[in-house]
Amino acid sequence: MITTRDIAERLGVSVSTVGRALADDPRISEETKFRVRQAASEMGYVGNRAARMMRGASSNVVALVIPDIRNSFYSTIAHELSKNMEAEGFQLMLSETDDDRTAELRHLRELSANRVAGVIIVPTARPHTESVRLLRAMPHLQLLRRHPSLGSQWFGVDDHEALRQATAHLVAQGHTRIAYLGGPEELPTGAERLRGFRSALHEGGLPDDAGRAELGPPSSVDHGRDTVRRLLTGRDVPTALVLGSIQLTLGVLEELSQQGVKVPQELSVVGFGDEPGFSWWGPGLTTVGLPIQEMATGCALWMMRRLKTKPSNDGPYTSLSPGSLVVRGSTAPPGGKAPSRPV
Amino acid sequence: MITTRDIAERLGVSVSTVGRALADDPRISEETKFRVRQAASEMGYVGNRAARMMRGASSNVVALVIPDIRNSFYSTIAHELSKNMEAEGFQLMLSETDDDRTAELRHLRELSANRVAGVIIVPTARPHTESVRLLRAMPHLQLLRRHPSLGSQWFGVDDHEALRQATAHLVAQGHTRIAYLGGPEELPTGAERLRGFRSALHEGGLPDDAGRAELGPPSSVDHGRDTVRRLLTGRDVPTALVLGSIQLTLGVLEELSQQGVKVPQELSVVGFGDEPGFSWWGPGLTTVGLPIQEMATGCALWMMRRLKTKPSNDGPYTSLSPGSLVVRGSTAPPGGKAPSRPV
DNA sequence: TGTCTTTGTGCTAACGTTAGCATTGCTGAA
DNA sequence: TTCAGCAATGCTAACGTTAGCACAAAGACA
Repeated sequence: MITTRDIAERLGVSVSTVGRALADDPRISEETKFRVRQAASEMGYVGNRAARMMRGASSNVVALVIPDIRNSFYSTIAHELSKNMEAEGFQLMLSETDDDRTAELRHLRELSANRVAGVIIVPTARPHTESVRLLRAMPHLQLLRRHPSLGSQWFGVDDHEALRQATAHLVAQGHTRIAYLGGPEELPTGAERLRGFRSALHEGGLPDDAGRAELGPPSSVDHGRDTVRRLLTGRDVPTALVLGSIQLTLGVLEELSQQGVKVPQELSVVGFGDEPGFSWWGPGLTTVGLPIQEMATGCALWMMRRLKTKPSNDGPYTSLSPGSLVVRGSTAPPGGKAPSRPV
Repeated sequence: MITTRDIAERLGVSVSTVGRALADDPRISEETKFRVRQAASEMGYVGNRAARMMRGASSNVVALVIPDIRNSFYSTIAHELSKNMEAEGFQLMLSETDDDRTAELRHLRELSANRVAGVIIVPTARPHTESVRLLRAMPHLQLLRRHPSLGSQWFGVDDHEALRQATAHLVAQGHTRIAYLGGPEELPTGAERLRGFRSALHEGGLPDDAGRAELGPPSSVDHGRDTVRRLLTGRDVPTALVLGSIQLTLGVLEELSQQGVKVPQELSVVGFGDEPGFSWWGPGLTTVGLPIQEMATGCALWMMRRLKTKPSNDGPYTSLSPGSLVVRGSTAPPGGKAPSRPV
């Protein structure tokens, strides 16, 4: 690997001169600068950031710690972050936890050892104490989920309101046996969405047993498939179903298609997120659209500002993005007809 | 930030002792090792990889350079790579080029400055000369697309065969006006897929003008949408359509759904890739399934071996994964009835 | 002519870690 | 007693870059 020293020796100048020439130091004559740049280019010199970091410069890498990049929710975020950060000269590091706190810890240790400039994390349900300590030691922000013991900036969607809206839509159509399929309560998002579901039932004046909640791993397509199968074959089959995660929605849609369940005649469905395919599924899926891009851009901007300006964060403590209900054909009054829409 | 020196001072030993204790050097007494580890843990010491790299150690970061992580094709690859590499203690860096060679170059410069251990790249159509030079200077492999001037290891799918199969399926059903919608010929994958399309027509004994190729940006959903709209409203409307990229397929499916085109009665469609949603689209999409996981795992393993063992690569120069046609309901003889399958 | 400033460059130390080569104190053999 | 041999640890240099200070040459001014 070519170093400033190699260039210096070739030109018969000192390493300082080379370094300064490359940094465009005004004290160096234009002629020397030109010769240095020329040589650097010819020799294929590429500065060593590790060495620069040793001199106190900070890394230009920001890490994104998420459960699973295959989830299009997260890949959208990754893309948006990457795009915004590249403009500022930052690179993106990707760490997948698979919702496993030990994997999360392993990654945070690595990121810490690599001295990444910042971390954007979707925390697992209950991070290890060491994870919390590591995070506290670096600029970071939480995405979607918020872990209380990290008192840091948080960007999320209004989960409570999203599920309240989704459920209220079904209640308004007269459903009285509504099932909710979502993530576990130990996840902050899971708890909020469940609360939103319950709120809507309550506001609609429905009895407690009108709603039925099935909680489980939120990022498992298979779990969605299995649960909806169980729901439909068991007793007391609901007339409507609200979903509380994208992956669960994907599983449910697949299973319903496969079983040939008539939607919305036999079952009304409200999905979560708005993925490609949701619009062409059956009669079109009514779903809660999420402002993923806006949220990701917000994150990126906040992090960039945080990393550029030394002083403590002056931004708002949290940033809540609202979801919005996209009404398509998968919801109708219980036992109602299919909507007049070509399939 | 805590350094070995801080620990050394606190324990009244030398930095060497601390360093060796942490590296589990057999020359250090068990008691000292214990005290050092204890102190390190208490003080929250995290080794500085930048410093280690200066001493000749290599980075533990492998970069993935792709057009767009939102393309589920690439997010699957990223996931698979990440999973396989984490087991070996490597981290994944993500660089998106958006198929822009200048962005590609910017990223490669950064990766080079960061001294990443290796690069896995889906090259743009015509990388800059400097990009090629930079890549040559680091362990790397090409994914999907192969740029000739990099004589490096390549992992790809058998694009020619994939499109040959897809098209042959339509030819066998008697179609004689088949359109192909794919990426530009300047992309190696684009050229191969187009060649596969033409091969199938030729083998089927069809005249040259039976096939019609519409080439354009392969990762643009919108382009898929627009082109299919144009195809259907123009004169000489084809009876069958073969797609040559996932994103184009997504666009086409959306447009066909929206326009209410009857598939396969009015138009037979063969997609590319097998995304969630393809199975429940209309009558079920006949498509070319790609062995993404296997390919990604192959990449990861090759790269890991390459990075662990110093000597030159002894693996095969290329690794071709076959696609496989998944036949569902979106294809039928021209003017034929819908298949007997519940929608 | 002597001193002061300016311009351009060199020297050196420092960042945190590691590896080679001392150094110390001890045990056991000659 | 003397010294080899060993265990445990210390000292120092080096990795590539940068910043502070020093320094030489040349022009400016009295």
